[in-house]
Order: sequence, then structure tokens, then C-alpha cells
Amino acid sequence: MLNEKTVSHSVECGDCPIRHRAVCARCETDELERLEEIKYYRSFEAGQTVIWSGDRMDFVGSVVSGIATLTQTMEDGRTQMVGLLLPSDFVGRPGREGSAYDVVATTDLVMCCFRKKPFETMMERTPHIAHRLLEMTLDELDAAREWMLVLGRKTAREKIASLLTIIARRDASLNLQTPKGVMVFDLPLTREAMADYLGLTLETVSRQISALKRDGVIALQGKRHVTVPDFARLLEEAGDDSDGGMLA
Amino acid sequence: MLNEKTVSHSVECGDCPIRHRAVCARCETDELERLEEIKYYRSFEAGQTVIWSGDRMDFVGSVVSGIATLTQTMEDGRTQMVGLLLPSDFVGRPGREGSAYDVVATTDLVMCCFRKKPFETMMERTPHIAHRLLEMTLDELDAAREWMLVLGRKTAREKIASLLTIIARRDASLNLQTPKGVMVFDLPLTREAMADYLGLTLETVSRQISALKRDGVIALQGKRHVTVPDFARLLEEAGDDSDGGMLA
DNA sequence: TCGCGCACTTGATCTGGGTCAAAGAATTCT
DNA sequence: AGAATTCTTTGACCCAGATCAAGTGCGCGA
Repeated sequence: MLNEKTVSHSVECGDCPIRHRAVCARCETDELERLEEIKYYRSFEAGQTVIWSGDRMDFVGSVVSGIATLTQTMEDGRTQMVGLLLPSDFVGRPGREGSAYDVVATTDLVMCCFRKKPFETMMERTPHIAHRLLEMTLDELDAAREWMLVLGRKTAREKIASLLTIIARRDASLNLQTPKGVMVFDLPLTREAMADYLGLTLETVSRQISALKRDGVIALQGKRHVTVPDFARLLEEAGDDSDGGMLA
Repeated sequence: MLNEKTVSHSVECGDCPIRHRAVCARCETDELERLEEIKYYRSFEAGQTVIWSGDRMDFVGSVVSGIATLTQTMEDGRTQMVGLLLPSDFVGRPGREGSAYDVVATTDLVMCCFRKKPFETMMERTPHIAHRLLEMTLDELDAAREWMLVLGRKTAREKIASLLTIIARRDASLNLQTPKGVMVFDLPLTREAMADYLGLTLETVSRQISALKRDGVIALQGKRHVTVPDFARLLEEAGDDSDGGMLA
């Protein structure tokens, strides 16, 4: 079975700025070469739609840079974001014809893609890719279930705080360490996108962010740049006891 | 790649009343025998806890009969159900130490289990088991995301209707055909469990069920036995356009 | 430089669903 | 059978967050 240790010695995949977790963990040379053969890049501008719900999806891939969202829409226009794709996240599912969700770039976005058919073929020949994909899908499932708790049971203030902790954590794993408990990052989402993720209206999002600012839980420089003076305090506001091992 | 057709010719696994989808699809004789060696059954009474969140979980398995739930709890006692385990559903995750959720039997429950280590070993030797597991996990992920839309954006009435369609569908796949559009089933959950699943209170669940009854969308015999005279109407109430291919 | 548009904030009011409280049904125990 | 317990319904009231409606402020193109 793969575990943390075996995954971490992954080989970087070609010229990607990040090793994409799906395919390069425990790469061996010949596999890496086979992947290189079917790999290609796609770039999107902020606001551009990567794929519409229901459309045929003939590729899988991972986010190299930028942020994309997965959203579901009801006939009457109500929308719910069901996934936030940050760098290194995987998109698309082997064995499925079409996309079940709208995938939209919320910032400029670069993806590293593989045509689905050859990728599936490779997956059959290379068991550890299937294992890695299973592991990633289980992680996504956990994240989705954690979010169900947020959507079903948390207050608006807790929802905002929960979203901020997620973004802060993901950012922290990419950036420099900051002084103990202090975190600084940019919001990659508009207030409306945050509302779609949280099952709220954009007005409520705005009000709650103002309230967190007023109460000193966060500070804002401009509208998007956030400083969290005390991450533990934010976690408390999120109603979240586990700190996910982020703090020393 | 596995598809619907190859999965459906599965061999029944020993004396299980159902073929468990995880391991028996495309069974070949020697694999089936290896599985038989590590297989065992566990029974639980209604209300009994299968495993507590955080506990070490040294098995995986599938539900043979009865119903179990996956729940998350916050420190202050708020709970959110994040999964409903019906017969043939798989529990547990290869490569993980402990359970992330409370697993509770809501009815009398029989599970078909495999000790985790030998199951993992087998999975490494038998690629199609890993593929099948990946497929099932992707299905669960889709279900979780569908539920995020329900939790985030639907009204109480729509939430109840959505839950009823899910139970009705699962029931229909196990039971006899009923006249066109008519469906009959028993609610396997208390009002409180339904509330936990839907992110509501039990009072609201009760009120909305009464309202659906008053409006002729459903009929009740006793408190748990439900008749749906027109399934399409129920789908409409759920705010769900897709009928999932259930109706001819 | 002006003004237009977009993202955001803030206020006033309304309402769906939560909360608190009190009774019914059903089931099990004695 | 009667009592106790558990599940469910229903009512009265309240509040968090939605809705409706003005603004504010910043960036950008003409």
C-alpha cells in the first residue's frame, strides 16, 4: 500500500512547476516517459469556462497554477459550488463520459492534461497510478463530507471562518512560513463565489467578513488581501477543534 | 476499463444474499476463494454503534442487510449525517488507520467484512478490485456532491422530497415493480435521523412531511410506510429535473 | 480627467426554519 | 392492563439570514 513516505519521494513530471500528485508519485522512468507522450497544457483566462456540465470530457488533468471551481446549477438558477480546485488538484474521472459539473476558472489557470483514453490505458498497465487515484478520490470524498457539515450545521460566521481556514491552509503549504499563528493570503474568490461555496448570499458573506474584521479575527488590506493575526482564534470561530497539524 | 456490462456478470460471493459490489464484480474463481478465506460476518442491532469516529478500524466491508449511517459531530453536539449506507454499499477505506466518522446501525444490520491488511494485499495483486473500488468511490463522491447542493441551496420541503426520492430509488432497485409512477416503501430512519441528514430540526422534518401529505404528494400508512402516487410529482417537489432513468 | 462598470458594503425589512413547549400515538416493560 | 419510554405531531414565538434597495470606492478605457 502507498503511504505518506513512499508518496513523498515523487519524481517531478517534465516541466510542470509542481509535480502533479495523481501520476507522478513513485514514478519510474519508463512510466514518466509514457506520461510525457500524452501530456499537453491548456491555459484559461479568469472567468473562462473549462467545461460545461453535461459536455463530453475527453481529458483528465491537474491544476498547475490558478484556481478553478466545480459548480452545480438548478433549473431555476440556484447554484452550489461543490469543489474548489487548487494547484495540484485532479480534475476528471476515468471511466466517465461527461462532466457532471461546470468547471470554471476563477483566476488565470493553467492545467496539465492527458487525453482520457491513453491515460486509462496507462492506468490499467500501471497499478500504482490507480492506487494513487483512489487515494486522491478518498481525500476528495473526505473533503466533500467535511463540507457537508459546514453547509448543514454551521452558522454564517462559522462558514466564512471555515472557508478562510481552508484557503489559509492550502496557501501555507505553498508559501513561506510566517510568525507563529500569523497567516497572510489573498482571497482567490469574489464574494459571490464565496457565497456559492457556502450556501449563503453575497450580502451575508460581506456582512460576516465585516464582522470578523470588526472583532479583530482578521484584518483586510484592500478587499482581497487578508491577515490572520491568530490562526487558532480563526479555527475556534470556525467551530473546528482539529488544527489539522498546521501549527507547531 | 470496467463498464456496466462487465460488472453485471459478477459471480455471487459465497453465501452473501447480495453480491458485494466491491470485490465480486468480474470475480474469477481463485480470487473468489482468496476472498472467502479472509471473509467474516458481523451483526449489529438497531441503534448499535459499529465504530466511533477516531477509533482504529481494522476492517473494510459491505452492508449485506439493514441500514447504517455515517455521522460527523461537532464539540457542541451539532451533528450532520454525511452518508447513508444501504445494502451493497462499501464501508472503510484501504490505506487509512481510523474511521473519520461515527458509523451507526439504524436498523438491524449485517455486514460482510474483510480484515484490512489481507484485503489490501489482495487489492495489490488484483488490479480490477482497485479499479472497482475507485469506481465506487467516485460514485460516492458524486453522491456527496449532489447532497451538497441539497444542503446548501434547497428549501426544507425540497430537502424532504430529495431524501424520499433517494430512498425510493434505492428501494425500487431491490423490490418488485409497481404500477407506473407509483412507489411504496418504508422509511428506514427516524425523523431525527432524517433531520441530521438534511441539516434541519426534527420538528421541521415532521411539519414538511405533514405538508407533503396534505398536498397529496405522498400518503402515509402509520408513521413510516410511505406511498408515492406520482413519482414525477415528487421529483418536481425535490427541484430535481433528472429522473435518473428510473421511469419508463 | 471624467465617467462608466464592477465588486463590494451597508441599511431596512421580511420570512423560513429554529426554538421552546405541550400533547398525542406506539411500543415495551412490569 | 397500566405505566413508562420513545417517536411524532402541532402550536406559538423568535431570530439568522434572505431579499430589496441604496450607496461607496476602485480600476479602466475613452
